[in-house]
Amino acid sequence: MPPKAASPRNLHVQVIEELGGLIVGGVLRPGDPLPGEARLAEQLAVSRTVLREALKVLAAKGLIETRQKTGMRVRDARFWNHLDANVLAWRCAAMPTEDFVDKLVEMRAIIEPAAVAAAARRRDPAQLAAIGEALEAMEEAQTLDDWAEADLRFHEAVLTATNNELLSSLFGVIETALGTFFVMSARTAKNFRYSLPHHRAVYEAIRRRRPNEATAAMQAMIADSRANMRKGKKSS
Amino acid sequence: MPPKAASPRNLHVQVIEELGGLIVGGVLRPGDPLPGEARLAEQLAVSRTVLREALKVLAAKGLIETRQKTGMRVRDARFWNHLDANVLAWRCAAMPTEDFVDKLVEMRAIIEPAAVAAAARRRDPAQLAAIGEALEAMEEAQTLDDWAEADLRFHEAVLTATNNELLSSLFGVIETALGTFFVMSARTAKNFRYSLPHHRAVYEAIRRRRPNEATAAMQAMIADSRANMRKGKKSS
DNA sequence: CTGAACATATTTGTAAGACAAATGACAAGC
DNA sequence: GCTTGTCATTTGTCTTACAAATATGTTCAG
Repeated sequence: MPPKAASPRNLHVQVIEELGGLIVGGVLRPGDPLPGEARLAEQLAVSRTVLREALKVLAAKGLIETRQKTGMRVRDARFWNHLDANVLAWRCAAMPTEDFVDKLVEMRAIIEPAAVAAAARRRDPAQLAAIGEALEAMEEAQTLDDWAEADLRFHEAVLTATNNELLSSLFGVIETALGTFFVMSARTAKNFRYSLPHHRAVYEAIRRRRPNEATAAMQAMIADSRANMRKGKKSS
Repeated sequence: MPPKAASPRNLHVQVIEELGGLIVGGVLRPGDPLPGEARLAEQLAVSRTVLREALKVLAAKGLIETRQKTGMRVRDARFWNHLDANVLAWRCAAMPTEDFVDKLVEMRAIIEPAAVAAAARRRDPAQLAAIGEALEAMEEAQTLDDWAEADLRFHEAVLTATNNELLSSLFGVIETALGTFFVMSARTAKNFRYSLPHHRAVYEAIRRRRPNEATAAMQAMIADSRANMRKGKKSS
């Protein structure tokens, strides 16, 4: 029987999503021995080749560990690459626990004020202009979608202006993860422009190259955001 | 001809190191088209199977992008997972530029003071004890190796005590990267205990649950470390 | 009965060959 | 010049085959 070949749909990515979700989601617990490659491949209806490509990626993310004869085992959570975008996304998908959101918010509260200070110090004219354009778009936004798009652009422009790709990378990951929780409650949606003054203040501070003022403005914005989140939670 | 099988040495990891190093090191520049899988496999003296396992991992790190017919291309640096431990290590290996070290130091200066504050707030008795033990080992250290080992343990204990795996993960990555630059110049080695008072101050603040004091102590420690680094550089 | 050396079976690591589908490039026709 | 269709190249997938490692069980000596 000649080997049949399936249509190329990047199957290994699907396998990564499937297994990664199960592991980070807690269905497959640390220490659990996974079935052998042969069985697992059959179970997932893919070839061993594809499965192994996925396993290597999961191993690179620190989720699994493999030895000959023993097979694969889920690694302890302290070995996971928690800052990996996928790992974070899987946690967001599976863990709406308040605890995890708190950790994300804590990270944001540490990073963002420092990031705007860095931007205020090192931004160049073009980067400032990009931030300004995003701010204008926010001011003119009528619909919620317009505003969300402009807000995202604002933050992206700011993090680019830090000229520190480590900082902006971290920032982006955290921001993306937090974004998945913005189900945008009806209450928040109603007065979605509440943070506009804060954004303006941040922009002004960056324009005038005042790191301390930028930090203060961002901290105020986070405090407000927290207050709003609390109100939203209480109302739900 | 029956297919021969080579000895299992996790070849794909070597391929990852090889190619990853070339890309992050700048030998293979963004936009460069890589040779096809067949040619590349031959070039590296591995099978296409192994090469593909490596390529999937590199793609997961954002270093390359592959499409049918076009082949693989090195992605622009802004898509890289800069916080990935390997990516960071490759950069450290290839880029002793002052610029990059500055970025790492900036990250550290942002994260560490915040981390010790979190530890002061949330550490439990066992975690405090772990920090204390590491501190004692530092005080009693006679050789440079002993001290380095205890110092590492101290920082690890502190980051564990934050009870925020995102924070500790980031902290660990940055710390590891910076560690590769500690060639430990003769000057630094001579009086390697200079930071002991700062460590003690951090420990005390965490013990007494004083976040602000912990932050201040850590900032002082970083300032001192910076001053020492500058002196070391000037002398070299 | 205990323990150590040995044999065996299972599992991952590697290689190689074949086919499917996508797609850039080129040629033909309008 | 522009569109359309063919073709060749490249990645995606599956299968088979073997090598090496190693957990497990077995056998034999004491």
